[in-house]
Amino acid sequence: MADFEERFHSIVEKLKENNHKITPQRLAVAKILALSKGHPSVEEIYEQLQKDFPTMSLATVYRNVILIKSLGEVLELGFPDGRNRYDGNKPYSHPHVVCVRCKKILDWDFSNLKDMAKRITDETGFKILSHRLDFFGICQDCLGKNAV
Amino acid sequence: MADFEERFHSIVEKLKENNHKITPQRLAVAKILALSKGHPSVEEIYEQLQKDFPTMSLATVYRNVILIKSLGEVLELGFPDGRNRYDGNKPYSHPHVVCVRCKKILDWDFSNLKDMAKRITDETGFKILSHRLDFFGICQDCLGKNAV
DNA sequence: TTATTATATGATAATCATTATCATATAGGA
DNA sequence: TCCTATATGATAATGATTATCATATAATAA
Repeated sequence: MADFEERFHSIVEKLKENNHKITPQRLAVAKILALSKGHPSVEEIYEQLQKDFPTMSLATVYRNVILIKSLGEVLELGFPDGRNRYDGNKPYSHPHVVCVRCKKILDWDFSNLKDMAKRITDETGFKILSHRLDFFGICQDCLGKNAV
Repeated sequence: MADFEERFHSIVEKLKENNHKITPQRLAVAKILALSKGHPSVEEIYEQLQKDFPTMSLATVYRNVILIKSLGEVLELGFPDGRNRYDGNKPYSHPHVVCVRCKKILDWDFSNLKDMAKRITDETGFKILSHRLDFFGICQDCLGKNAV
């Protein structure tokens, strides 16, 4: 099973397990989240759905993204300015590299953060649930367009 | 010079260097940011100022926090839900440990992130400007109050 | 297959942090 | 002390997100 199919299947299973109804709109949002490589915002998901679901409400997209997030099947990335971004492809905590100019977000695999979490628990008593590691910078595309 | 005095001095110097007027309100905001250990929100700064500056506008607090941030003298921490939090005591990128229940934020010193930034530049071409590493969990106080 | 009912949707209003506006006040130099 | 650019206070506007509510529909049972 391809990666995105596995993710899609996993999201749908979670929805069923928790007795949420399977609607076309819900499936459509789940599919986009499962496919998401570019870390879309709710607005972007909404726009992508306009073609197939021209009557879908923005509120429905919000509701379903939040629902799927509550099931642990999508990772939410918030920023001080602008919109939240979502990763349904890798719903667990992981590092990112963010272009502050074009808002591109790349995944950046890297481990040994678990060791750090353990150290924190030992030293502060915090029960660590998740983490977030983001590097902010300017991507190669943007550097090319406009010298810094 | 005590740590907070040094920070306060540094902020005021930056303001002067950039030809910003030194007003009592501005100094008061700078002072709170320089002293900040608890990572206050704008609202919290505003409340702290009510005693000494009962007529100060919330907008003035926002304006000055943003101004000081634009001078690189305060670190802004955004979260998907709720308010931005500010660190004027350590205005550079550094890890945090965040309690998702009471919103307490602790600093967590840790280095070797620079090596990681260099690796990212080598492999993706990003020019890294800053980073953010946050661990989210439940603090000891909150764990005590209410078993998890 | 149809009826039933809890839940989902669409449309839109409300919320909340943040930002913009604008008349008035004031810091800092002349 | 005067002058002027900038800062402040009060408040409206914005933009993302959340809540509301009437209507529609998925899922279950008859």
